[in-house]
Amino acid sequence: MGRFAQRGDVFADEDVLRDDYTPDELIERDEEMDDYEEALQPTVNGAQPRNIFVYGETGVGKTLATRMILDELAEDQDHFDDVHIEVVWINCKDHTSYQAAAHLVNKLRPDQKKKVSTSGHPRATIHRMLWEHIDDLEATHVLFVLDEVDSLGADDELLYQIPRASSNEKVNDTEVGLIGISNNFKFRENLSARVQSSLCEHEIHFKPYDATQLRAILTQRAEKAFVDSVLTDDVIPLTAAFAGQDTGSARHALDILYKAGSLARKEDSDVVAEGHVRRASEQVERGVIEEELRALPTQSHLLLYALTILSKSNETPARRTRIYEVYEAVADRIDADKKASRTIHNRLSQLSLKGFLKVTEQNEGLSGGKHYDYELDVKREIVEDILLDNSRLDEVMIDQTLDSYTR
DNA sequence: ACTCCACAGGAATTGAGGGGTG
DNA sequence: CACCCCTCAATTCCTGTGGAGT
Repeated sequence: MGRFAQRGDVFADEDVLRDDYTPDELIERDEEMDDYEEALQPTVNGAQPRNIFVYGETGVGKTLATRMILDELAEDQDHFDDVHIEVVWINCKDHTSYQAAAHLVNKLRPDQKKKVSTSGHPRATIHRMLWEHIDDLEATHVLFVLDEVDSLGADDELLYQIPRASSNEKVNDTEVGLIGISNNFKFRENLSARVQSSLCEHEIHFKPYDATQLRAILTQRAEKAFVDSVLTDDVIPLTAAFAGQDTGSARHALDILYKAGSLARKEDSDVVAEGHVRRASEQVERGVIEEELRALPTQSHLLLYALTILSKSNETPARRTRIYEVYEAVADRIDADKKASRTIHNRLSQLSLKGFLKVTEQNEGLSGGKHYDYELDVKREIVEDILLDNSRLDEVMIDQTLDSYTR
């Protein structure tokens, strides 16, 4: 007998629960779709496109809605007179403003061999290439979709240039529009005033899903994803409730549902039941934390390690100087680079921002001044697990007591 | 009311590392 | 090869801050 065998499965088509699956119909987002339609109307009429800024938390349908509405637009424009709209879509994740521009150029270059490198060229060269390609499209309108624009950070040169391409005579005979999609609606505030006004001509806000909406979404997907009647009645409401309380993200809900299904499959269960959902929800939550922790750079791991040591000897919450002392000792111990205090300070704020550390502001006046107190905000065991299999900190060192690091 | 501790966090700079063109 | 461009962490330097202590 081999390890694998095909057997009865609760899933009919598990891909339907995946993040990149496109359902036939987008539900529970009627309002947003109407907004979208309105925002795109000028383009359809052949006028100058309004720039659109779409924001909302992850997993609330921004990308999907955009894809669907643009697909519809592409289909419908066959019947338009004198309007020819091209859409160029990129995901800005992990790109700088400069790299995003280079990727746009590459999107417009069908020839694989002539792709430009995403580094090395002067910025102006990349932009010039972009304008040339827009001209070559011979479209009346080009819409650039920048998904996850917030990862471009504070450098808004590209966002500044794109809407102005037509007016600055960079491109001829083509109107250029911009659709920015962002998880982070504070992103707008980081932009310079010159960009804010032009990027946000039309804003569309995607609200988190509530439990009722999630239930509808899950029902839609579950119909295709699971074999008929393997889900017990409370599975979908419970999944919706978990995800609704926590994030309001459809992705989150689908993750839980998928996980519940695979737990049931693993156990050779005929049905997916409430218990599977509860365990799935826990695992998903823990999985997210673990993944993020694992992805951190070594220096952050060292820092977390310092925090676990302090935590073990009940010295948390601790202030920055104390954490730095322990960090230095740890770094010495395993012969890692020792970074300056300001750097560690930066890392501390990063870790707090990501929710791994809890920060409390303290002010003890003359006897202590103003400072922050830090402590771990995730289970110590999880942190230790990650540190064990991801760095040079091995079992032995984890068990060291604080004393051996401070002598 | 004023001081002053112990930092927080912004600004500017550097330097190594990715790559380009001619 | 010489010279140039972009990126980003790290570092140095520095100004800002709020309340306990006086």
